[in-house]
Amino acid sequence: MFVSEKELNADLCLESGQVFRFQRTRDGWIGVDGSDVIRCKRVRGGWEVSSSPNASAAREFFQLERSAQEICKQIVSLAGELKPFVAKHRGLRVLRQSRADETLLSFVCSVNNNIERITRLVNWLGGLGREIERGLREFPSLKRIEALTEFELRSNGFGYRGRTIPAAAREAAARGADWLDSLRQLPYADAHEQLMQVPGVGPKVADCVCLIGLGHEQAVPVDTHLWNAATEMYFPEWKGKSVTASRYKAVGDMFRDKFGELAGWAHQYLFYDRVLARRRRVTPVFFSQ
DNA sequence: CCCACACCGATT
DNA sequence: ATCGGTGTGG
Repeated sequence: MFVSEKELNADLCLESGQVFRFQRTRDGWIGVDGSDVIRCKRVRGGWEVSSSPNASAAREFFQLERSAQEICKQIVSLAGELKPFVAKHRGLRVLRQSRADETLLSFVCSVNNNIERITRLVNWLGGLGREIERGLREFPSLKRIEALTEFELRSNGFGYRGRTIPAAAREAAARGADWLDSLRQLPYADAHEQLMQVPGVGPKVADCVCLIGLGHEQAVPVDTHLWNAATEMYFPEWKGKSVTASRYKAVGDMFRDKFGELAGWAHQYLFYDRVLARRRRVTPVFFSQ
């Protein structure tokens, strides 16, 4: 299906640290969600998006039944100060991964880590899954990841996450095959609280899983980028201070009060703007001499 | 409730 | 040397 660039920018969606296993192709992107292969091809004025074998998979993954333009309009009407951020990143959307276990393990990999290395680690885990077609695999089961040894993971560059990854998979699996999926039916706060009981999962990782894996769009993952942005804009008295549990909650609650169900979307534009600003700073080719 | 520190590898 | 979430201990 064709999607206008006003509604979708696949580059932003797939490079913004929401999912880690999509690869660039000559004319776009290819990757897996659940058991479906998703393709995005850049065309005049937008993107040609498709998925197989399930043709509706791409629509669900990118949440294409929702209008990003409408969502942005609502965000700006609730907080005019965000207008420059949504304008700058048109087509950035909150994704919805169908496998919450992939989201969980991906964000356990993300702890104390940068997008490049997270990508490498998550793709290493992905290499253990069933191959759908050449080079494209389902994410492995919790049981498969539970069986990995800390030594094996450490030897493959996971560092101390080599301990938390199998531990998190074991705990999630022990809670029952449909435990993670059942969190979709709970209120956001209850799902968040249960996720926090998994080893290696703190408030930030729990919010990433809520937002991208479970569809709880009140979730606001507060990482250092969002913390810096939010303290500058809304909590100047906390600027330069560290994130404590109560400050973490206060930032999220402020977004939820202001934006309700769109808190997670609002956070995404502010978050990605800081990620970009940082990437630019790290590539000074032009400016050095 | 807040702070300080360890954890590991990437980057400077 | 600094940076980054979680877990632990003061």
